[in-house]
Amino acid sequence: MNSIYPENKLKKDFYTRELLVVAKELLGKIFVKNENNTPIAGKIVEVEAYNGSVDEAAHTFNGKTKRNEVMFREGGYLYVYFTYGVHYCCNVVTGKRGLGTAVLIRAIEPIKGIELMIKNRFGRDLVNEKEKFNLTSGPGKVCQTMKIDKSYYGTDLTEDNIYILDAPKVNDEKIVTTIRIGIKKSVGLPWRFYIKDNPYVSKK
DNA sequence: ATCAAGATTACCT
DNA sequence: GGTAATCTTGATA
Repeated sequence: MNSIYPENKLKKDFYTRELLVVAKELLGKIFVKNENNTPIAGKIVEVEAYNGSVDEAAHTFNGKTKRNEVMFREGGYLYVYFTYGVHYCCNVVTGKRGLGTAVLIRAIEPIKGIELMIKNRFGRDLVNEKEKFNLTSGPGKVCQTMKIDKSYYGTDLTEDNIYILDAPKVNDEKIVTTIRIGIKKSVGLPWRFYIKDNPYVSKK
């Protein structure tokens, strides 16, 4: 078997629930990509929620376009976008069809396939211990280490290429809630969630 | 056809 | 703390 622990894969009904419920519950879960028989996996430690019906920062706020089409599907798909001419970022689509809600995966803690992650991101070995925490501490970095680009747009997370494994729910007292990073609209919404004290979180 | 903005990162002072 | 890099998309004409 090429994939790891596929029997624990999250199913459709996990993703089709309400955005903020899914966002918080994604913390602690294991994000997995299988490629060329080499699984890459990391624990999700930081996320942000986006909701096009009330949130001006969401890519779906102004209605459906070719770019955001997958975000309007029902939960359980991967929404990948390209930004600043440089980086890809990936999101987990949530909720019912037509809502335009998704969770941005902002940081993971490497668990499996770490050698390949280092190669994908730096093209060389780590130069020091500190650099390890720069591997996946940001949404662009996550996509670079996992080699996720536009070709994964719309990936069905209930299939075998990219999926998320179940794991124990992170205790509420270990979840920090803040406003989101890097946006200029709807800045006050407290929709960023991360695992307290985890060294892979992008910013305090 | 043109144009401005962007859910970021790395590198500089 | 400031900013360059770099290009796709969506809006406007």
